[in-house]
Amino acid sequence: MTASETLTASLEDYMEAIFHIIAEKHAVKPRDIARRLKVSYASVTGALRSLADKKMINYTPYDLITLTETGEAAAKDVVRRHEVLKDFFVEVLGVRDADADNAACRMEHSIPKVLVDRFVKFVEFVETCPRGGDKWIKGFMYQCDNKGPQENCEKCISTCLDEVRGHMRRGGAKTMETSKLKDLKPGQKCKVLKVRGRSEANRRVLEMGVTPGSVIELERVAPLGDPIDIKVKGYHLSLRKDEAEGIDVEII
Amino acid sequence: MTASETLTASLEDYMEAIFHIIAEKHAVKPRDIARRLKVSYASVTGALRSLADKKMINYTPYDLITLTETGEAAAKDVVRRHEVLKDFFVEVLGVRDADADNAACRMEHSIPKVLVDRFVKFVEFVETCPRGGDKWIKGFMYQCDNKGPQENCEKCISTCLDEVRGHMRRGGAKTMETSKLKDLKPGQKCKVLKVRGRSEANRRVLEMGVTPGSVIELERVAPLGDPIDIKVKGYHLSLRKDEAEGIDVEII
DNA sequence: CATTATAATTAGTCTTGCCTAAGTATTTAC
DNA sequence: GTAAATACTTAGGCAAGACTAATTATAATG
Ligand SMILES: [Mn+2]
Ligand SMILES: [Mn+2]
Ligand SMILES: [Mn+2]
Ligand SMILES: [Mn+2]
Repeated sequence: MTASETLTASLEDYMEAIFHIIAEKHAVKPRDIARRLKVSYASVTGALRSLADKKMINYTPYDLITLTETGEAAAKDVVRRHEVLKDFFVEVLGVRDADADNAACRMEHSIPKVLVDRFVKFVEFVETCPRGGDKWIKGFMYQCDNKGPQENCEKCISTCLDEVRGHMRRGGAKTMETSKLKDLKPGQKCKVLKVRGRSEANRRVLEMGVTPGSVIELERVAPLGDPIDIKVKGYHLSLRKDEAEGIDVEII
Repeated sequence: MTASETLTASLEDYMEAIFHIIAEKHAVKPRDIARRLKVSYASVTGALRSLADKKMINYTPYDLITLTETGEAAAKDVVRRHEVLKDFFVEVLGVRDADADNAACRMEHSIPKVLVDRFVKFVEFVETCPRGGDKWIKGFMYQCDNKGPQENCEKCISTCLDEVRGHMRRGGAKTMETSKLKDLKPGQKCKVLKVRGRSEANRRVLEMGVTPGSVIELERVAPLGDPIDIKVKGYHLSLRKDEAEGIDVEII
């Protein structure tokens, strides 16, 4: 029982780095990790040994590095915390991408689970609530740039009035134009309306958090439309064509 | 030049503890710090030496501990980061007080200045913007409790309509009932409308961040109405009666 | 294939920050 | 005013996590 089951902030960063390198290069060597984290080779070797002790990676000297089952889960969890924080900083607080990324990677290690979930829900809420949304965040940005209470408050409110009226005329949040997930372009966001079918594929999709009401963002589509990379509740997810087929969405 | 000018997370926590103990007991002894941070006496002694090296505290063995000029500034800065984060977690995300406090005290050490400022502005925005505010946050809480998109969306929107109409009828954000700061009850929040006069006292107040548009919360009033403790932009501030006199506010 | 260049590991050092145990100072109690 | 209790410091140890320097393994090159 020499190994503890929780990772330190430093080791989490190593896991994160390994995860990302695997995602883009398939093979991981100490060199890549050292470059990415800006530490010496010696430090990497030390960290790798420590991670191997904790059963997070498969590591024998001079060999390729892979993640274990538990290691992959741990890495994904760190990445998620990073993404969730960054998302909030960029989408809601309007912080510059690089700053957000930096801050997220430092704060990701100390944020508890309850808060991660709240952040996810909050971003989702801001993006879907007819009282919040795009215009509302713009109002906040305006206030940030001009320090002091916003001058365009009236304009903002009348816009809100129009939008809210339109929303109610359409019958609340119930009726809206539905699209297929595959019709989205990379970068676009949508709200899930329905996940049709009850196949094994659909079950997996639902388990992953693609449930009615959740907001997902299309990250990229492979040349032939398969697979489709999306982000949902801070998780990256790769869907096969048939899995994406049965998902009805509303483009935001 | 044996001492560095930046504090580690651990030392920041010691500074925070010292600051709070001073605020409530006037004198600081290692015992108090050890109890508060749940560390051994030996650890406290070590930290105190380190902080003295860095010119943050005045410390000689067996003597009372006080903050230096720079130490007080550093301590206030940590406390502010803590408060700002906690405020957001409680007021906007609706996290339980103890959880929020815990998370804040772990994350406070890694949040950069730009983000702290953004958090302050965002909470202020949510609390003052007629499109945001109380009802809007309640909508979020509802969504949190019931996981899934909110059912009371229509009700929320019609409330919004009413509020926004009322707001416009009153002539936008311009005209509203003004009160004096001293009329507030502890716990109440208000938005600063005007800081009258240009005396030395007023200058100090403005410098501290009590500027038109900012949101302040009354923490407590001493028996004779002097001094008045308030919280503004994450800072705690103690105002004398004459300083509070010239501040016009709108109760939120 | 031998040589050189690069990558990786090992060995050893340093700092931070915690601990326990032991010794010293101060306070409290009688 | 001495004895006992409590508070505080010192000494020494340990783990994490970085580093440099030296050594060894692998890859590249002619
Ligand atoms: Mn990260
Ligand atoms: Mn990180
Ligand atoms: Mn704190
Ligand atoms: Mn802290």
